[in-house]
Amino acid sequence: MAPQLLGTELIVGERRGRIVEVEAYEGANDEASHASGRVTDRNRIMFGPVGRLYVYRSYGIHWCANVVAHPQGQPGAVLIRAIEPIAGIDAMWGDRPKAKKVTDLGSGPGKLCAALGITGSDNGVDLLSASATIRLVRGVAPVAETVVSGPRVGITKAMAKPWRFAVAANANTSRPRL
DNA sequence: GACAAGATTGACT
DNA sequence: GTCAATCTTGTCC
Repeated sequence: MAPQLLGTELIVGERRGRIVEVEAYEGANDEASHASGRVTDRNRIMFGPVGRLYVYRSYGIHWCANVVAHPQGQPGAVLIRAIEPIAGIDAMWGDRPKAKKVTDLGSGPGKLCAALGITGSDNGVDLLSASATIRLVRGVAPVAETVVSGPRVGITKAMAKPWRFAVAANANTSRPRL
């Protein structure tokens, strides 16, 4: 499901971005996942229905967004690591004045949340509902582009799983490049 | 109730 | 390349 998410678009009000990099996180057999243990206050969204937004605070500073990918009761989510800005770019600059280039606006999990205006208060939103403030819609699938996979970033457990997927040669992906 | 660690980023050398 | 900022969560006493 993670690689299939590449190319889909995330829409928040006027802002729109194309997902170009993701990472998959599973449940009990994935030590690096927030849902590797039992249900807690934080990870309960990961155990819920597919298509919900799971937002968590990273390093006490940033927000990171995930899309729940497994049926209710089976934890699993896909972390959105990078987006390619498509619309509402002026608004994104407003929330990320430090970005030097357009490709810096969403080239990282914490960055894209800031650029799109996603915060902890959006945790649990149904991304597939037409009336939701944050939506996920079908976009341009990376057919002609190469999808590459590799080890996930920033984790200290389960390093062997090559569950990071990105659109190769896309300038908006995060570092280190695959 | 206390404490260690973290799915990161940006500034500085 | 190195390093600090910053605070929530989960685990242990």
